[in-house]
Amino acid sequence: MSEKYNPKVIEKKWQTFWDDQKLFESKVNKNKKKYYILEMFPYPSGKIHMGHVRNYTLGDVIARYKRAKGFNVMHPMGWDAFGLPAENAAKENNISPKKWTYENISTMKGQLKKMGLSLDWSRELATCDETYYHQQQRLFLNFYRQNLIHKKQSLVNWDPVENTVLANEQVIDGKGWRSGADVEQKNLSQWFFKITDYAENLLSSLDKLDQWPEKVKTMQKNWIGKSIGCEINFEILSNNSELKSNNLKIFTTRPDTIFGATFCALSPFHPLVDEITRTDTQLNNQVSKLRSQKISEESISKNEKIGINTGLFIRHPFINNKKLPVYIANFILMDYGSGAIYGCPAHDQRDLDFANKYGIETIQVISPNSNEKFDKKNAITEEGKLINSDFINGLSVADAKREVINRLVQLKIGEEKINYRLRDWGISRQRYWGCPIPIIYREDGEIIEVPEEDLPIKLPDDIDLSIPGNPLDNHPTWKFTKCPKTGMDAIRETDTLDTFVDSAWYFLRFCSPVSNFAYDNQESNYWMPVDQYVGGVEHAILHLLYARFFTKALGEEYFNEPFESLFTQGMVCHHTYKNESGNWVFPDDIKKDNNKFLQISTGENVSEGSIESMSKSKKNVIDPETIIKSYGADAARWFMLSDSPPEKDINWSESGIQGSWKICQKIWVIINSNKQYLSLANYKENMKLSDSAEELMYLINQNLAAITKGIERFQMNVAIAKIYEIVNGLAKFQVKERNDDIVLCHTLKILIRIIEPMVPHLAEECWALINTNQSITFEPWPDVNLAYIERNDVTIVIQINGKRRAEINTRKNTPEEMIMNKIRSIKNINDALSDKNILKSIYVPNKVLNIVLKS
RNA sequence: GGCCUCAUGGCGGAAUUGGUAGACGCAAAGGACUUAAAAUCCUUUGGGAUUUAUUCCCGUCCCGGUUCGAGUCCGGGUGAGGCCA
Repeated sequence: MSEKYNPKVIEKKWQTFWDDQKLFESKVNKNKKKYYILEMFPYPSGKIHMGHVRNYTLGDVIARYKRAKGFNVMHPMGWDAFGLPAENAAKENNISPKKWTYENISTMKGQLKKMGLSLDWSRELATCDETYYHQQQRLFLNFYRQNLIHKKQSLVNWDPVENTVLANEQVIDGKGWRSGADVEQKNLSQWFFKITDYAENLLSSLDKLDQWPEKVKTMQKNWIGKSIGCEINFEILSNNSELKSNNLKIFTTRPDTIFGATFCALSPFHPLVDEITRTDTQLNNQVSKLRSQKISEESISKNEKIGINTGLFIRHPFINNKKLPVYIANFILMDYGSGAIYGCPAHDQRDLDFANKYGIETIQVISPNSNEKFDKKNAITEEGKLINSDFINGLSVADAKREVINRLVQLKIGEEKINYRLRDWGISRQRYWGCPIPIIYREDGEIIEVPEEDLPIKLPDDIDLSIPGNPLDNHPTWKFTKCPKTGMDAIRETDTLDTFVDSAWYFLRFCSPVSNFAYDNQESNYWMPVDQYVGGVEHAILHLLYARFFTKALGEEYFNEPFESLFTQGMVCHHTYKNESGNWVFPDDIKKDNNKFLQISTGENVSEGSIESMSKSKKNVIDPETIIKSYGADAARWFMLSDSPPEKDINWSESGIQGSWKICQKIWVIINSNKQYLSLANYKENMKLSDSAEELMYLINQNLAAITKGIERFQMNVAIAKIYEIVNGLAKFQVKERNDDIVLCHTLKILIRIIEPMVPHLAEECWALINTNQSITFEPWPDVNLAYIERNDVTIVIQINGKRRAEINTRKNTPEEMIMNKIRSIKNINDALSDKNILKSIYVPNKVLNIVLKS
């Protein structure tokens, strides 16, 4: 009947056509509404994986849909190209990181092109391009001059596998986010972005991001961790002559519990501890032990709580002659608050455990609303009224907080204080393959900016990766230079920037990728902010927080948030398989034999494991290139969009991709076998239609509305389901009566138009059957013809006592009384109504009639 | 431990935001075409009962509530996941 659709040939044809026509290149056009759609750019690891396919397909659907809706769409792509894997690959394969990276970029670019993504490649950038990191160095100096960057000695997270420092955000469960190695503490001099200067701004403007997932906003909120409390200055009681301090500052978020305070605890790293232990060797030894323990927040909560009694006391500010013992405790963090707390055991479980362990008294100061009794084993943490608390007795917790702070201020021994959990962003990395920091250290100790005209500081190509440590530091000549002002000897900063700096502004660079400035306001004021950003939820804190910080720090008038709307897609998952030897097995290497799995390469039995997100280490991966080769890009794209909602994880299945292939074929057959109708005259209002044509008009308009809404709301799976309904309806439709052919033509054209965002090659090929020489890309999205959705006949459900008992077809807007009369003729309704009193009836026009009977 | 999400057939998931629960797809079974297979097409498919009907009962994790009406709202519980610990 008609030839098969051959994606291999046809997809290549249209990809070449799009490239030749430069169809997706975008330019500022102030007469058109802009739409900036961006997906998180990939790390050029070698090959694209299914996660990329899903991410970029989702973005591409939006890009293509918005073009059809008349927007001036920018849809760029680039490469997050600096990073450690390039150095590792370089060591293993004896290839330069630069060469390795650019070769990967070239491969992956080819793969992305095969997916048929409507990307503007004229804006392509890689963060390892000299032109890119040149501008990044200028931004660095710009921030440096604004006092947004400083260098400080600090305890840092050291990843012993990557031999580099990690930011707090890059430590997951006490392990390096990439290497998975246990992170150690090291004291190093490091560069920091003062992201904490923007803590309040980053927090409060989250409220304005109403098109961000709540989940991501909550995560950022928690990460920033604002707590409102107060700082109290306690007097230290001691006759130790070594002690120079006579005050101890304590931060608390619970000033209301001050009358329940029975002890005080210091971080082992608190400066006061140094003073106390100076002459006390025994104490000093104990403290050293505590200091050697891991001090991440996580380990602190898991470790046994240990305290050392210092013998010191502090004076209670409100109770005469009351003294609180001072402990050194391993669960107090030095860099949170003031590194010292007071404990109120009755109302904090950790304090209570500590007090019970060391025989410290407990005083209940809050009487809980539930009247629960305090049993000295479980702390009472719920809301209630203050008791045993002098001037705040009877107050609520919130009122008591306020009252205590007032009193502290009056006495000049305390003040309200806001604390953030967010720490400054450490950006120094002891690595080669990153952006060099444009700073030099003069022999007299001065720190000097590299002058504008000497930028960029380029990475040397001749490095020796066989020596352990930082190749820039080991390079024979690179780091030696002269001070540009004085001519004095100087050495360069050999640390490079965290790669999260690269991705903190790339979306801005896309607006003007060849500008001699980081970005050109003429362009960025038009394109920014990004209207829709699509990426993995794993970047909810790191990348998204940094990008927001950068955007705010740049202080632009037209945009102070980078991403207007954010969508986080789910992962692509697959079964895992293990053979008898206990090794992971690739799904490609398995054949199914009578419900048993066999490994093809070894013949071993294979057992099927749980479904997990695709990862190289577990080998549960499907190579997108193989899929595209055998089924085509359109089928792969269709699979990514169908079935599961985009925000949820999707399970890869062979039958799923086969189903996608089938529907592509089916659509082609339907359109191609009806091609003689495609060039008919346009459908006109008020044409007389047959019943089946009327039905088809209803189907297409009803589903067009649903598809449009589905795409707008990112419910691609629903949009796909509605396309199936159209296709199923069309497959049954036959041209018999007058105007049937015109309605068929009309419907087919709409179908071609609305599948284009999902399966663009197929859509182009179908569109070409209409004898146009135009790409379908800029064909406008069809409008819904409401006349065909609002039908004259409606189905009304008849309920009795809320249970569905029957349904009737009737004219639209039939009055309730007429429906009541009608349903008397329905046997089971009439039976149900006979000899019963109708209490009342509820009529939802054109939908439901519910009759309530007296029971 | 805290905060936040979620829970619907054999499976992935729909449900106009309080109005016909199970759209659409997958899987399965039966049938048509075929020498046969593949492909394609048609039919059935939440559970149960019977008088097989415009039939009845049960059914969206469990218990309770609000409502004429609850998958949807409220309270409590169980379970799973995420983030922070």
